[in-house]
Amino acid sequence: MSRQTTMQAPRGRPRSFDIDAAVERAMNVFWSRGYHATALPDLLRATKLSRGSLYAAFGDKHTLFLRALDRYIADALTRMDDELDPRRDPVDGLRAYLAGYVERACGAHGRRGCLLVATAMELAGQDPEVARRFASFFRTMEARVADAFSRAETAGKLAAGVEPSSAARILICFLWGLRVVAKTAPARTTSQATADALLDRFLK
Amino acid sequence: MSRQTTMQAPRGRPRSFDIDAAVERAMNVFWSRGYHATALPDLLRATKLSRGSLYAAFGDKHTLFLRALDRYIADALTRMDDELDPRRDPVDGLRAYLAGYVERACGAHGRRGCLLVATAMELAGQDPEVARRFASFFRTMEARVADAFSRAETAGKLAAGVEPSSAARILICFLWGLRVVAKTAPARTTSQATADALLDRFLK
DNA sequence: CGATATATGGACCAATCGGTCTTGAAAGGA
DNA sequence: TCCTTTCAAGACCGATTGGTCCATATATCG
Repeated sequence: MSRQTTMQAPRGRPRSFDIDAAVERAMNVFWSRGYHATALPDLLRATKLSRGSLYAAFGDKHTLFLRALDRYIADALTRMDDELDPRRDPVDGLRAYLAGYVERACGAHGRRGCLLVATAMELAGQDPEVARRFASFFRTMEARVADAFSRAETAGKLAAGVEPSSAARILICFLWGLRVVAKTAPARTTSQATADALLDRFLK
Repeated sequence: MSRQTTMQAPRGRPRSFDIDAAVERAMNVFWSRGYHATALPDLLRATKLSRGSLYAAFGDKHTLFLRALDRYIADALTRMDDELDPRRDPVDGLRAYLAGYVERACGAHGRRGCLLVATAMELAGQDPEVARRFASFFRTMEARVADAFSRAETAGKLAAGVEPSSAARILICFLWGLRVVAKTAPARTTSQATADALLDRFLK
C-alpha cells in the first residue's frame, strides 16, 4: 500500500539525498553533543546539507531532533525484539540483552553515553514530546523484560521468591544505571561481572 | 586557622550578600534546567545579583557551575556519611540510604532529576573538570556502600554467595538508574517495593 | 523546449549568548 | 570627612543562535 502507486511521479527534480541517512547523521551529532550543545552548523556539516535543504526537509531543529530520537529508539526496539524474542530461550535472551548493555557501557562507547538517557535528563522535564517518548520506551522495555522473566519462571529457571515483574523493574533500573556509570568508562570485565552477578541472583 | 585572624579587616564597603546562598540558588537553576539551557539572566534572577557582582564573585558561568556542582556533591556526601555511618547498623543504613533515593525518585522531586546524573550525561564527555568530579563521587559512593555490605557480611546478615563489592556495584547502578527512571515520576510505592526487593536479594 | 521542483551557498535577520565596562549610590574604616 | 570598596542597573560588545530568503544551477517531467 505504498503511496508511490497511487501518486503521480512528481513533476520537478527529484530529491537527490537520502533523508534517512541524514537523520542518522544528525542522530550521531545529537548523541555525541546533546541537544542544546548542537548548533546548526554542526548538523549541516554532518548531514552535508545546505541550510535551505535541511529546513525544507525537516522544518526546524527540534523536529529534526525528534526524528533522530525516534530513529535511536527504533534501533533499540529492534535489538530488544531480537534478543528477547519469545521463541528464544528466555535466559539466553536476557544474557544477550545484558551483554549488549555491557558492551555499550565500556570504553569509547560508554563515554559517548546514551542518547535516550541524556535526552531524558536534558529535556524530558520541559519537553512533553520527549517525555512521552521516554515514558513509552520505558514501559515497552519493562513489559518485554518482565515477559522474559515470566517465561523463565514457567520454565522453572527462576530462584525462589523472585517475582518476574519485580525482577524486571530491578534489572531495568540497573541497565539505565549502567549507562550513567559508563561515563566513567569502567573496564568491560567489571561491568560484565556485575551484570552476571545481578542476573545470577534471580536464577536457579 | 581561619584567614580572618591574620588579615586586616578590608577597607571598603563589606560584601553585602551571602555567597553560599547565591551558589545554592544558582545550583537550583542548573538543577532544574541543565547547564546549556541556563542563561545568565536566569542566574541573575535567581541569585538576585547584578551582572557585575556575579562576575566579580565567580569569574564566569562555568566556574559558578562548578561551585554549584560541588555544593550538590557535598550535600550528597553529607547524606551518605550520615546514613552509612559505620557506627550504625549497616542494614539499617542501607535501608535508609535506599529510602532517600526512593523519595527523590517520585513525583516532582523525581521529575526534577539529579544534577549529578544530568551533568554527567550533558558535560562529562567534553568537560574534564566535570568528568573528574563525577568519577570521584562515583568511587566514593562505591567504597561507602561496599563498606556497608562488608560490615553486614561480618554481622552474618548477607545471603549466601553475595560478595560485598559486587553487591555494592549492583546497588549503585540500580540507584543511578532510579534517578533516570524518576523522570517518568513513578509511584513511590512501586519504587520502594522495587528497592526493597533488590536489597532482599542480598540479605538473609 | 518550457514548466516544475529541488538542490546549493550565502546573504540576511532579529534575538540571544556570555562577558565587559561605566555610572552613581551606598557603606564601611581611617 | 575622605578613601576605598561593593553594590545595582544597564549600556555595550562581538559572536553565535535558530531561522528565512534569494539567486542560481540542475534534474526530470509533459
